Amino acid sequence: MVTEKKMHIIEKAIELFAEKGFEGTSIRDLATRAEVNVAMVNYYFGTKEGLFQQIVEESTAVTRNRIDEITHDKTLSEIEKVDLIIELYVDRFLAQPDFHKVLQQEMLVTKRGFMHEKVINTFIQNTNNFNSIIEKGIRKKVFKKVDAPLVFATIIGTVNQILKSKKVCNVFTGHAADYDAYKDEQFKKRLITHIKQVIHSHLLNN
Amino acid sequence: MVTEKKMHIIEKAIELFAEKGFEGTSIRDLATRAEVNVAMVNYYFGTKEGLFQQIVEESTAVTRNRIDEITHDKTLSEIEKVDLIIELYVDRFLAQPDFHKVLQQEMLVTKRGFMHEKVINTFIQNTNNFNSIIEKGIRKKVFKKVDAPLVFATIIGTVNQILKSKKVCNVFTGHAADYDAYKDEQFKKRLITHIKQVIHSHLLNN
Amino acid sequence: MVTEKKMHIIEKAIELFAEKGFEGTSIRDLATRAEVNVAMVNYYFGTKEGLFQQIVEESTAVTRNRIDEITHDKTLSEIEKVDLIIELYVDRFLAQPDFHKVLQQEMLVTKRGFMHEKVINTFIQNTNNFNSIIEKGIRKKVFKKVDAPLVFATIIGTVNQILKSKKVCNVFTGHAADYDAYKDEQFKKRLITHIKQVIHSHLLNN
Amino acid sequence: MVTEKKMHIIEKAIELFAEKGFEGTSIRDLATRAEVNVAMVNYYFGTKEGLFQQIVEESTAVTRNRIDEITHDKTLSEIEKVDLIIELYVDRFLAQPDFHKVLQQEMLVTKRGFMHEKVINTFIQNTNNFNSIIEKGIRKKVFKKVDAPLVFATIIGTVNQILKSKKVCNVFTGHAADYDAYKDEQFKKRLITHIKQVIHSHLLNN
DNA sequence: AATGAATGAGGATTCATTCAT
DNA sequence: TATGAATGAATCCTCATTCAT
Repeated sequence: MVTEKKMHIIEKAIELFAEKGFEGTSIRDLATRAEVNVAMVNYYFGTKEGLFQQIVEESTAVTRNRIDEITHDKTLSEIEKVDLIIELYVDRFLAQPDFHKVLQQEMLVTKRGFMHEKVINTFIQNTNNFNSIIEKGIRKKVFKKVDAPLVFATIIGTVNQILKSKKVCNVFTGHAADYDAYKDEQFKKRLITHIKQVIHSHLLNN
Repeated sequence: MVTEKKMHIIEKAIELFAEKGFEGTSIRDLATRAEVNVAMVNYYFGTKEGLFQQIVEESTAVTRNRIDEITHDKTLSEIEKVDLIIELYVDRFLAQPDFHKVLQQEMLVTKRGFMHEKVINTFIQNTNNFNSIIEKGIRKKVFKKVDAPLVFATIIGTVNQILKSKKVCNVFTGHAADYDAYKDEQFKKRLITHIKQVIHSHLLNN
Repeated sequence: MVTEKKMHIIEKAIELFAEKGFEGTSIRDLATRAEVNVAMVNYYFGTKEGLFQQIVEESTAVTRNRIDEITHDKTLSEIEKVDLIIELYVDRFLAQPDFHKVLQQEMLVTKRGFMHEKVINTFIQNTNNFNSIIEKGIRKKVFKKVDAPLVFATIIGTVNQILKSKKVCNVFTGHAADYDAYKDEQFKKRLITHIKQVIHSHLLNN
Repeated sequence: MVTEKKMHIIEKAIELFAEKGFEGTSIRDLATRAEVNVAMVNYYFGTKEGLFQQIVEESTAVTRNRIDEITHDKTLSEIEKVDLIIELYVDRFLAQPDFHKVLQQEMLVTKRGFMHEKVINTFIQNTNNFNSIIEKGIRKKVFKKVDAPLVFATIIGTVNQILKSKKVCNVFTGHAADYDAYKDEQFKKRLITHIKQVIHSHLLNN
């Protein structure tokens, strides 16, 4: 099936972009790793940038939509929403660390204006959703008066920091340098617990 | 003077690397922006990578040494040390946002193995220093029993997240998209306050 | 057909290497002379050095194998073998003067260690084969007690000397400077006759 | 003293040109090996080619003049002249192998037209001188009717062949690969003896 | 007389892409 | 639909040379 080959290329591309960055990855590298013809990438995605866009666009959507959902869910309390969002981020980031590394690179590097804009806008949208939750909590007096957007930065920032390097994580956990902490369920729980504790004691009274 | 031209090139290089990444920056770009001959970069730094190394090596040293100093200062209490480190990071990152963007990229991208290793190792050293402070505080019962390395990740992660995009900061602050939030003393105070609050309520009892 | 273009490049490369040497020949030169794109050379041969290796490796094999054959042929007397080798060298060198100029350069210049080694080793192998013929002749008392390896040096040296410059040959033959003596069957016979006479009177009694 | 430094550069240049060829030797290489400033070479010799010319011109003169002398010496017989020329060549080539390697390269490579011409012309002049000796010998019936210019090619060719690679010589002599056969008086005698035997039995009756 | 700094031209190579099949 | 061959533009880097001092 066609789509399968396309997906295969996308997977390998995410790997490579995460390892080497967009500019650092050549189409030849990718063709080799994905075991396809050099011309395939252009054939399927038009441009190297086209491939990159497809990767970014497809995958930001899921998280964005889920956050939207959580934000507007009327059955959840504010703190429940915050907790869900924390779990969501840790979960998704650890499940697809390569992809989120690519996103982080894209936020840092402004060169590819269009892509950068897109990622930033998604981030702003997520921030706004999160802010609205916090502010509602503040109005309801269940949360302390905190700096809402910076709270979001703290959550995302912590996860991103963890994502930066497996090697650093292994220094924390005492594993060998090549151990894949991201796949360790124990480590995931530890990270969620930490962030929740930090955010709870920051948001909640007593 | 010799050093002046070299410094000028380094400055412009940091700008460009931050904007476009290492691979995304061509020596021609740099020569144009720095208004020097293309051959100058190789003349001064041998290689594009040589220039990159010089940038990274020179500048990681300062923060690393300062953290070392703070860690081993016997006149400071643990919470004072934590506060100083928070201030240090916010201060340095906002003062040299471009440079720290370059560092972040280098942590993400593993391609240039040697550099990656170097940056990671510096980070590990800083983490270890910070951990020792927290653990001493825990032993003294001035700090709650927290996950020390993740606390560090939260601090650095928050600052890095802020650093990712001026544009996002301006959404927080209500400024126009091109406003330079990093140079705004008000914003800096706000960021320090936020992080201190988060960390204090996480570390300290009541 | 694919091989045709590759062969065409190789031919023109031999010409240029013979004229200008390896380092003196630029890929641009070659691309121009062979009327192909600059990228073609790297496309086909990977490296300029790769092209060079292919040229050398392919072409040393033929002579080496033929000498091996002659050496171990049981139907030939020693003097017949010597004569065949003389004819072989003159024949091949005059037929492909450019290629053998390239080989000579490679023996002189030690810079490209790997290639130099290869050519030298082939030469040593040929020398050893030749020596074994001479020594057998000496044992059989059909040859005088001569310095076998130097006899080989005399044969090859004479041909190489001729190869060095068409212009010098034309001084001998009384032709105009641009006449191609190497293609002159008369000249070839003259050269073979000379070498055989020299070697015969050196090797044989009376 | 000035001339000393110049000579020093020339010596190192001969070494490098012999190792790497003209194009393969960079002025920076040379400046490093000779431990002088990069600008010195241009300062003293104008151009890289200027340096090369000076090397070639200075040193061809000596042999050329000596051959002229021998040729026109009325106290010597023809065979004595031939013997002296053989000794002269072996002597000079083994004494300055690097320099003669450079000359050989120059004969092979036609790129630097002017230099090539010069070396070839010197060679032709030497050939003509030698021819006149041989022809006189033939007229006097002390020599057989031989192909004079090819006799010269045999002499020079043999020495040049030896010069091509120390390594090959060591295979003859049974020394280790890095032994300097050219400085071995024994080897020199052996070479002279061989060439004289070859030429004598070719030229002389009985 | 001598040199460190600087440079334009050109070196080999790799790039993303296109095209004929 | 899929691909090997081919390419022009751009890559980093090195070159011989010059110039101000």
